[in-house]
Amino acid sequence: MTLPRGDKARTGEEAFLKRYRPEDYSRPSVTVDLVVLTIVDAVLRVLLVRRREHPFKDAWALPGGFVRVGDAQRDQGEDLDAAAVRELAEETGLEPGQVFLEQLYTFGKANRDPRMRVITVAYYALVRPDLAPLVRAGGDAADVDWFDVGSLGKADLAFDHGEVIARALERIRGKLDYSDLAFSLVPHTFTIPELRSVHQVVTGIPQDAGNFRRRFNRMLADGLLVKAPGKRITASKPATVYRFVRKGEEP
Amino acid sequence: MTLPRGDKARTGEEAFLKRYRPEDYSRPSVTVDLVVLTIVDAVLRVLLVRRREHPFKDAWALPGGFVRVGDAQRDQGEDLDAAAVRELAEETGLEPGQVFLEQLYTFGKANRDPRMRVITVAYYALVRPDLAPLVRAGGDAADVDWFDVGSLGKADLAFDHGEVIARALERIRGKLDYSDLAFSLVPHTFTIPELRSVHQVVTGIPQDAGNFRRRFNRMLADGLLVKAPGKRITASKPATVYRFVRKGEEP
DNA sequence: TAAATAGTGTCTATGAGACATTATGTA
DNA sequence: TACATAATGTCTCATAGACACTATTTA
Repeated sequence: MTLPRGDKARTGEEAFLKRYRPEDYSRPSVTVDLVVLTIVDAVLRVLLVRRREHPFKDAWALPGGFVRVGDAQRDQGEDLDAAAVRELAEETGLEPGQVFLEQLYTFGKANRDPRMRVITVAYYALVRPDLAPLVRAGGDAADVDWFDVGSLGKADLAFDHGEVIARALERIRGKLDYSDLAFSLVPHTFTIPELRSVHQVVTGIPQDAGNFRRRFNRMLADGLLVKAPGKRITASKPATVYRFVRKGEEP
Repeated sequence: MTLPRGDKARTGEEAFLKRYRPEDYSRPSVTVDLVVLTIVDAVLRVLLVRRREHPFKDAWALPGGFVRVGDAQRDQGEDLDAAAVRELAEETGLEPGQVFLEQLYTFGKANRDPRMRVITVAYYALVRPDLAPLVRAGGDAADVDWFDVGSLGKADLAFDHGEVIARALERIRGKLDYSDLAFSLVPHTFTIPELRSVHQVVTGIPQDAGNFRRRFNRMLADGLLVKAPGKRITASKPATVYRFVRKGEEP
């Protein structure tokens, strides 16, 4: 079963493209919205910004904005992922590499924005707790803040952003056990109890200290973790500090 | 920490909406593309259609089309999911309820379509093998066909559709073990060896017959499966026929 | 009765969960 | 030294993987 790519058939494609009129089709607006999460004081928090304009003026909303699509065949604008990275930088000052960023889901019900048809591609980002305090410095403190996801009612948020957050939580809860996500929610160096706390805060399920440590030790044996210098200030025995080693990386 | 939804602040929202001009922002085209999968003759197959127009004229591509977005605030068009359902019906004649359909991922690199900026929201659908033969009847037989996913080179396909298919495969392989997906790839009634074959065809990993049966028997004990009437035509001992019971459903 | 496949049983290794116990650093 | 928490160890149970063996239906 061969698939003729049809190189011959492409004759005339250039001419076709010149004739093509994008205006012949009506088009929606497309935005990127970000669910930026962190853990501070053992609470899972999401970054929200207060809207300055209608609709939902003065309500809290996810940071986000329009995808730049250019205005010609020669300039088609920015990649979707690039738009997410740009919005993240604009709204938080965080660079990719500092945070985990992944596409989440695309929300496209009609009338989710009363102005016009808007389809939003949601991304979620995980921010280490030591970087979280830097975020507010970027914007006006009154207009951007971290909120406890546990005490957010869906009705509190603009648009369908409550749904978006709910889906982000579902995603990270599902991936936490079999992925590296948890390492994006602790400082660059961390202790086993700290990592255990991340699991408890995200899932809400208490983790047995001993059993958690056992799983952790397997990662250590696999070389995914190495001991790191430094110790925590504590009123009792301080825990050993570790550092995560990405696959293929050398310690 | 309370979130003032700002009902007072919404005063003036109506007036604002009237003044709003969507044309002030440039907008991309948005399409829905479908990765329609089935298993026939122990081969995982994807439905492709031959393009009649430039670009990629005569190349094979995923079925899909533009999302209807309406042209006014009062008519914002169809939901994204509805667009997927509509395209599925148009291109295959299949109705929701007959197939499993789920959003996959949104592809939005610049220049993925040479005509203009197009962002596509990909969905994937799983079709039972007994329904698969009906699909071609809908379209022109020369222009729509099922292709073995194992012998598709990415370069054979229009746009970035090779990538889209690859991601769909990744998704179903990841979900097969801990979800009900497999039941969407067998007929309404099925045998244990048939179900085992689905796993082998999708993952490419051989499954021990005895161990597979053991897991299956747990589902039986949990009431997720019931025996069904009928038997297969076979040259040796015919297997017991079962039927899947969705959660909450009565057998 | 032979061939082929359905279906059962067994042994071992591994990991999860519950929980008791020991070790160690700080105030 | 007392306290708090880190760290280790042990028991049981559920499940996965490998594989031998039995049962049943058809040609």
